[in-house]
Amino acid sequence: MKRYNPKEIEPKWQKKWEDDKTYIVDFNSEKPKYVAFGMFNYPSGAGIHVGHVRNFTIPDVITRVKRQQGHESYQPVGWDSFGLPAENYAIKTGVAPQVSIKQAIEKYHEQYRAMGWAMDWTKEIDTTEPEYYRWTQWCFSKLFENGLAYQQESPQWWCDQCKTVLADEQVIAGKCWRHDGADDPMITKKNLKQWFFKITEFADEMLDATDDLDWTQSVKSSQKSWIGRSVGVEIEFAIVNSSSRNKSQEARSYVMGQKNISKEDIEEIGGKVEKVTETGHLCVTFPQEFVEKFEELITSKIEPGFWNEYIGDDIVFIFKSKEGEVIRQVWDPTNESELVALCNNYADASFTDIRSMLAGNDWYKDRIMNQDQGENAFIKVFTTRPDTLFGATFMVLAPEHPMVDSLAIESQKAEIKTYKEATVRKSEVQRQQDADKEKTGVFTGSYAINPANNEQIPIWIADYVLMGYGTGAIMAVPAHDERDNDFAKKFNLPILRVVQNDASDDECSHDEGVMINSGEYNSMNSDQMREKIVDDLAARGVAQEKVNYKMRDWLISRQRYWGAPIPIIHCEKDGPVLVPEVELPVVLPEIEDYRPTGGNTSALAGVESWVNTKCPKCGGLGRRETDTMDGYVCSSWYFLRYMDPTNNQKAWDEKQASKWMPVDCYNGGDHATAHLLYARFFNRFFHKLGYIETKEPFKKMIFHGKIKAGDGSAFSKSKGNGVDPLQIIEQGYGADAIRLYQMFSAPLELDILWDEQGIPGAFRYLSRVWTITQEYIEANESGVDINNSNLLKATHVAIKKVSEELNGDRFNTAIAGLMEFTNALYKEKTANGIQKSKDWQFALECLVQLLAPFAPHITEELWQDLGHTDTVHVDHWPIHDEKYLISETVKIVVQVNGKVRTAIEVSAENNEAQIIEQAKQNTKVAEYIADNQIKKTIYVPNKLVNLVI
RNA sequence: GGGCGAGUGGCGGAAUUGGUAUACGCGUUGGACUUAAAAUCCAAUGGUUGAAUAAACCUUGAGGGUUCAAGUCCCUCCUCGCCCACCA
Repeated sequence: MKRYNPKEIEPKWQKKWEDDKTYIVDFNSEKPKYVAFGMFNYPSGAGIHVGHVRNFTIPDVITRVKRQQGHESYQPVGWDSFGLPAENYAIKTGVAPQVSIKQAIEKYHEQYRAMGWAMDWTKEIDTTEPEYYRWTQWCFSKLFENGLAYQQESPQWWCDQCKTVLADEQVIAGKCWRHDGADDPMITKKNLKQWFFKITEFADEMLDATDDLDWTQSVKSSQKSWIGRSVGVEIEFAIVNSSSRNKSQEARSYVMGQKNISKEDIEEIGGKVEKVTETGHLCVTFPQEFVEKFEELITSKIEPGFWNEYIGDDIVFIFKSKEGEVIRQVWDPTNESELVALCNNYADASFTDIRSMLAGNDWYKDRIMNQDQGENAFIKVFTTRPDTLFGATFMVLAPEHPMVDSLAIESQKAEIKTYKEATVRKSEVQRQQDADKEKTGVFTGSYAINPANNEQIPIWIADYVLMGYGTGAIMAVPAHDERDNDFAKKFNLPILRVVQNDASDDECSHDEGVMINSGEYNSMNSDQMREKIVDDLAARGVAQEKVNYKMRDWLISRQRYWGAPIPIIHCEKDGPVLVPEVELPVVLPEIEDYRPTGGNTSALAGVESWVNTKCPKCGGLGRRETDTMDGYVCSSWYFLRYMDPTNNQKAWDEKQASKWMPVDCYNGGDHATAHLLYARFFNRFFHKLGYIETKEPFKKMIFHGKIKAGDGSAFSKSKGNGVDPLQIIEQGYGADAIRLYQMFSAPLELDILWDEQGIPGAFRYLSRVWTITQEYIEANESGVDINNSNLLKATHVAIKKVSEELNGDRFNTAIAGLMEFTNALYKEKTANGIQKSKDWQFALECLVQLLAPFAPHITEELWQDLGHTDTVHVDHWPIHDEKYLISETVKIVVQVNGKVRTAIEVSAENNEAQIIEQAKQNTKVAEYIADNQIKKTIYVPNKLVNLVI
């Protein structure tokens, strides 16, 4: 008999499939499409270990089932190959990442093929190929053109080991995502000008859409908590006793963004130049009556550029388009995107440049930014609990809050200054880790008025209030918020209870209840009051509903060489200018020394010949942006490229991609927040622009558990404890056994602890399938071909069971069903022997077809042995027939008083009364009933009878 | 601290959503085959009492409840995992 030898048959079939193009997808196929794949890999020098195998076997099984069921199944493959390991390797050895990555990919090719994964290798992509990152740069351009890519100087997370900044999503418990071990240091903050993508623009719609996704629940809740929406109110608290400043309502103040208006021009029409800034901009005031003249002057002299002017509470920017149209735009600090887009199109500097220039201008700050310091000065707070407003007995501002200095009265100034400095020195991470420590803070000396009861309440500063969330100021309700409670106790501030509930009087409780100490609102329920008081405050103009998000914009610039260059040229005159699409890609220059330049820039900054170029707008001197893009940018759209991977005219064709999107099933075991949020953001952005029909990229998402070493520790490249699948194949167990073991040992979402016995166990099962099939092939003709009802029933039960379990992605129970089926075949063999017959042939063919997605090689061999010349992997899936599942008898469990006493075999034709009668007649049951009266009888059809005595 | 999820044999894990708890596999034990071993095949395998393939009782983290009937539903508590975390 032919022996089962995976070492022989696996390479044979891999070659055959490749020659026959079995898994090559026809994008124009008439068949229904099905796309599934696991998150693509970073190709490191170490290759994959068994932990990675699960990630690609899952979609392999899913696409194989669909292919067998008549779909055009597509399992694409690619490489996420930008990133630090290749660059660090280059720094160490001098080998260019362009070269080392290609070498690493070679090894991966060998491993992937050996696993029998049905990937379409003709559509392979690599994010570091200029033909790929050309389109990554195009994505950047689209975001930039739409005001969703912008530069801003602000304190950013900085990893000293990576020598680059990090996005919020890449910070894990205060450490870098690549360096989060116990020995690794905490990351710090550096003040840098960086590129951001405005992902917050999509926060709301992504959050709303999350619930409807067919994704692993834990990932959905991670996404939701990361976006972190809280719906609340902004309330204004008036400041008492603040020195009122001279804010001339009659005059207007301007900062001139344009330099072609002279001092004389201004004075001629009655204005006064108050100051010339360091950057050469004029600061001007005008009496109200000359404003019209001034506007005329602006309109006549304006070139593409900008002004800003101050009128009442608004700051208005004025632009002129190339066509000569004058555009006025009021600055709304909560929605800057329109202004950003206008700046990008018309202004001689980006919006962030303008903002930072203005922020550094004392005259402007005094006139405009501190406008709130007048008689009507107020502090805005954000709260989700306006119902507790009467209990707000003090206010707390973040130490960085812009109003702190002006609120500090003379006697408190020194202490405030010391505290502010101490806060700055502490990184935000430290501040968060101090959470359980004692609260600290300083009184400003000023008071605000609680708009609910007109009480004067003290204004403090404390580092437990964060400038980055809400308004950077809170109303403190010590009776109902634990943090405020701690603070009040520490500094002896009053605690006023306003919600009565089960909590005791000195307890801090945030539960709902009945209002007390709340004036006209007393005896209302807190949730009722919440709505009422917001309406009342809004009517007085001191409150407005507001939604806040924890998620911040995505910081994408990296000070490293090995990434996609940001397609921007900085020009002194035109500011940051996009590299025109026809000039993409901006190719990474080949260099000798990969070390970051030591400042806050990448090695690219040292390549003068590359950096110095022409400004695409004015033709003058320009310098290329030397930051590269976060690797996550490349992976935010690769699924779209998969749908049209060889297009050299576009990133993807809208029609073709829309036909193949969304990804029917995506899976991975990592990146539950960052990558998936970014990918959703990109997809939604391109949907909005009309480049893709679907809003969401991934219809279904399976977040599978990890495969860990037997002691529960993680397999890792650095520890070198991961087993190379090639090694197991070399031992003779074969890829099929590895695949089967991993799919069988636990449900997909659960972690698997690597069990040495698992592979031999799976191999044993495959051998059983092999053996019984070979025995059948060598069996004698029976001569008679009568129906074997045992075989037929077992076969149809198996088809039904395995199909159902696969449909629900319950691979472990699907395989259990296959094993039961196989055991039934052995039982039949032991009982009646094995002969050539159509029922045996059918049973074995079904077994092979149902097992094929898990073990593609052995099944292909057996399929051939059973007499077929085509492949089992395309269009071969059995369908069960209910008529074979019907039994003549039914097993009924008989309970007495709810306890199982026996089971009886009854005819399926019997009705309820007959079955109950048979149950009572049963000798064993009769013994239990004895002389007792039966009080109640429960009958569950086809299942059980329960006699209650 | 908050949110979500989970606790079932020696182990990984099943259980049609309230109806025979422990499917399937690993491990272990016995038998067949073999000079012997491996491999393979057959069988047994939750616990306690018991000579027993008799019988009974107990058993799904702990305790209580609903129900004819609870691993499954409700309440209280314990433990573990993941995510978020001074986010107002």
